[in-house]
Amino acid sequence: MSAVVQAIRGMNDLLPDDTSMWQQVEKVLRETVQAYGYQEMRMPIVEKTNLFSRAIGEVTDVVEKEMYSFIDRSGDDLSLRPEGTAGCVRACIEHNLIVNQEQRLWYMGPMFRHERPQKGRYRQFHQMGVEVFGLEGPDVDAEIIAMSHSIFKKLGIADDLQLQINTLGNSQERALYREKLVKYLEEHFEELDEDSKRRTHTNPLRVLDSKDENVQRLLVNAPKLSECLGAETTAHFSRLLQMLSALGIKYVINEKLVRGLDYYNLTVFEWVTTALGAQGTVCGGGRYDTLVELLGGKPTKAVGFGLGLERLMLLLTTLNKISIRPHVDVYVVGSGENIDLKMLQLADNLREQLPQYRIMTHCGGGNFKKQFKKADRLGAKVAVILGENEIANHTVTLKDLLNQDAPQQECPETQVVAMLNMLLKDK
RNA sequence: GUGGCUAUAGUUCAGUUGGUAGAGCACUGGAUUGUGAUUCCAGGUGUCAAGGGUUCGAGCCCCUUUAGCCACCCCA
Repeated sequence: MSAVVQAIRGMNDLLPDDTSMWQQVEKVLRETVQAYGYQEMRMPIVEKTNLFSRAIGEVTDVVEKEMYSFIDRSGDDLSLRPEGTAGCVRACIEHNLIVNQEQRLWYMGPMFRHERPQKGRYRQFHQMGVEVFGLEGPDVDAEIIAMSHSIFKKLGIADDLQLQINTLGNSQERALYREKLVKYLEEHFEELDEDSKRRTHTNPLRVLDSKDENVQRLLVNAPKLSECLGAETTAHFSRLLQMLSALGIKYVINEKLVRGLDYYNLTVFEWVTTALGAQGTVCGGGRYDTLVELLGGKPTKAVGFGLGLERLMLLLTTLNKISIRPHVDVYVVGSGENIDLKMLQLADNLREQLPQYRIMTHCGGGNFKKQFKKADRLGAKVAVILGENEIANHTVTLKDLLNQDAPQQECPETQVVAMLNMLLKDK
């Protein structure tokens, strides 16, 4: 309660109950990306500031006012990464991973944005990201969307998320549309709200997803991006939609989905939920075919997505799809003279021979009632009992804690491992 | 960054025009010195977010700060 030392605003501690659930989710994420043959990348958390301003776009909010930037001791302008794609692309260029070859990569870790914190939006948050380089077809777009879908299926929330999808066309098509849209917006400039007025000249496509009702009414008659798209773009998009249907993935085309980072082109998508208020986007991504070249690499097609782990966790807990798991399988209890030493020895021996189980020794003494209560609270499945009788008989008693009626078994020391293994096998 | 709401025990929350804190759950010990549930008994574990002000007296009123939440903004 003392306010002397507090965590930084918007940066959270994950406590044991939290990490219990995070680890379950991280396991699903790792298993899924590995099932698709993707390889892990680990990039630094700090990069040169200009990497992000070049990659994400000078006039985006992320770069303009949300980065944790500082000058380090040697005078370099550095920033905590606000997202993962820029650093991943930089690393791939720097180590020649994408010259004449394709890469399918993933990463996971903390990102930093100085925004006003809210539920589902934090200053240090975590993303799992996927990036594919050197493949230009809609097949790989479909693959990563299917991968995200697979994650949600495994976590039991696929029905609670809606896939919204759109195509932004290539840069010529977008430039043409931008011109038309700006012209239209300027004709109705006085009807726009303040934010939309500002964006008309900085980032006009963002006016499309404005929440202002008047603006949305006005947009009904505005030029449509789809009217500016050429045959190639249309073919890419319709083929992608076909593939999604074939994979049994439902989608909603959202022509106003534009996304805030400048590097996207062609395919863009978001997985959104209504269960998290204003922070409903759990996963978002798309194609960024020009970014590698923009950052000094050989022109390389690319597509990827970012998945917000806090939002994912929030959704899972809100929908009761995840719970805290016990962190102990076996609890060693004991009573008698010098029993503490024997308990430690026994537990060590068991851990060596049964490394797959989590074995905890009761410390701090107390009567059996107290010790069993503790075992129960911890969710242990089996109690290993060492008492005076057992010491005298060179035995150990095993008790099945999940089945109250099961008789406990006293077995010779030499058979403990085998018996324990049998008891735990099906639990 | 803008506007608004909130902050009392581990937790969810009461707390009367201002009279120095209380309930449920949880937790600890005991009834039961070789055994988990239930029951019963006992225990309040608190700098009332922090700092300042008004007052004889502040959890309550005023100011500042901090943090959380809601919407905007933005995005994961």
